[in-house]
Amino acid sequence: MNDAVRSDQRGEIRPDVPLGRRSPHSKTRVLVADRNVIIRIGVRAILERAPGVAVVAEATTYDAVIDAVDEHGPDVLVIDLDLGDDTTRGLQLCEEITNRYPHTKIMILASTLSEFVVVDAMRRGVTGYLLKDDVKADELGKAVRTVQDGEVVMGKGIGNLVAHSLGSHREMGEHVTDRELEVLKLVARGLSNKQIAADIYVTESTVKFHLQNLSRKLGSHRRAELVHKATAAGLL
Amino acid sequence: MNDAVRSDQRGEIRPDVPLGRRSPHSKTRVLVADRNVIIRIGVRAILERAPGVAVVAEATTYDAVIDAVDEHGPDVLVIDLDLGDDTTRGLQLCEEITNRYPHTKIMILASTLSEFVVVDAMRRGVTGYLLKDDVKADELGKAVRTVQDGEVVMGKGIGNLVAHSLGSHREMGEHVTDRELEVLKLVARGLSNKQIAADIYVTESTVKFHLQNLSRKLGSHRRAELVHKATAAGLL
DNA sequence: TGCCCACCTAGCCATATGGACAGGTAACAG
DNA sequence: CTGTTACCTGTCCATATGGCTAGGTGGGCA
Repeated sequence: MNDAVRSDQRGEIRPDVPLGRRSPHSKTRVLVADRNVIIRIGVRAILERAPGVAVVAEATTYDAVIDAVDEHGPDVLVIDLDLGDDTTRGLQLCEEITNRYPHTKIMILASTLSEFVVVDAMRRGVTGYLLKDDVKADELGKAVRTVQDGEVVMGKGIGNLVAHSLGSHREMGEHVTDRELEVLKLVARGLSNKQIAADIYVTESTVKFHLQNLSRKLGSHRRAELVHKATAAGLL
Repeated sequence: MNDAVRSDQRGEIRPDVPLGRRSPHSKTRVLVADRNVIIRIGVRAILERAPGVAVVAEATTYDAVIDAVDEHGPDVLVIDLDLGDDTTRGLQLCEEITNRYPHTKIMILASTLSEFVVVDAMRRGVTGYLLKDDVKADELGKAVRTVQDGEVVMGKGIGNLVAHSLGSHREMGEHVTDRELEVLKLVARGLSNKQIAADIYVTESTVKFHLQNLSRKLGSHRRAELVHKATAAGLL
């Protein structure tokens, strides 16, 4: 599927590329998106030290990312999925960008590791996934050039995680729905099923139904653990 | 790697300067401690841009911080409390440093905000507390010089939090004990009271007792919320 | 010595929760 | 039209949980 396009881009350079605007000798143009200044400056400093890479813009919100991609048409987008209070939004953003700008490769630079999010991201066209806490300084530049070449980059442990996820029991399609997430957030705030029911205008039965589904999807059977896993997964 | 060495050479090293002492015109010597490279490089880049500030060393573990303070005797330590898997350890470190090196001011650069941790840190001699996600680039340099002058620096919202904590119902001494933390972690893993009891060799009654105390101390009454708050407080 | 504190235990009771059953609806895609 | 998906509802039952009162222990400290 996409692989054709990717190797295509690397293989022969097309001088007439409409949005590409990059010659064989120009640098990899990077857009850095993170809500945290320190991270932005850090990533910028690291990448500017790497050969063949140039940071062309920064963004701090989902909308700003779209605008910046529109304006700069970067080769690689280095982004933290969590740019607002909603990781799901970040996933949607990735999908939108891979659809509208197939040339722009996306590399996630995440704070937390979650099987759930990683697999979802991959399905939406993300080609790199690194953990802020794990990356070494020199890895980052290399990783950016690698994803630009259309190859997939995974931080240590992440690859195994995905493989495990794909090959294991849950056939991985277990998407947490909006409603379930809504319930989950209320659970984390300590509301009882009855209170949650009143809060979202459904019966207690329905709340329990959603919780059962969440239990299955997140592999838990206790709401305390549910909150813990969901937090680790960046859902809360 | 090379980065540290290089800027050590570039930043003026003066072995002749006695620990913690400095002439009126020399720069504020800073030690940056964070497990994350990106953060370290980012903070370094920001601080080196600020006038009158020089980063003299970096550290990534609790032990390395001690060593680096021993060796460099920095004026200010910019540190994330969470350098291992245990925030408590970071708090102890702060106390140790304020005792052994009273000249060295400590500024926390935290990932998460927790009334609990902030107040504890203050009691252990920390004079600054900023949130990574909140700081603006220019604030950081200013903050470092401010704490060096012995003034207290609090990120927006943190000051209010402390004031609220001190002036409110709980007369602030509500320390979470080791045993309680132990129980809390098991709760987060989804164990029932009975299982926890078996796990730590006490009766179910005792587990419930600890949970009641946790409920009071963290201001919660549902274990799901307990896990949520504890996570936000960096206890898990 | 007496006090405080972390820790441990017991019993009681109302309510919450988890798990299983067995359904119904609307929206949407092939 | 048919299948799928998210969503919703109900009933039943065993067990877990939260909240309370009322104790006992050992160690550290004034």
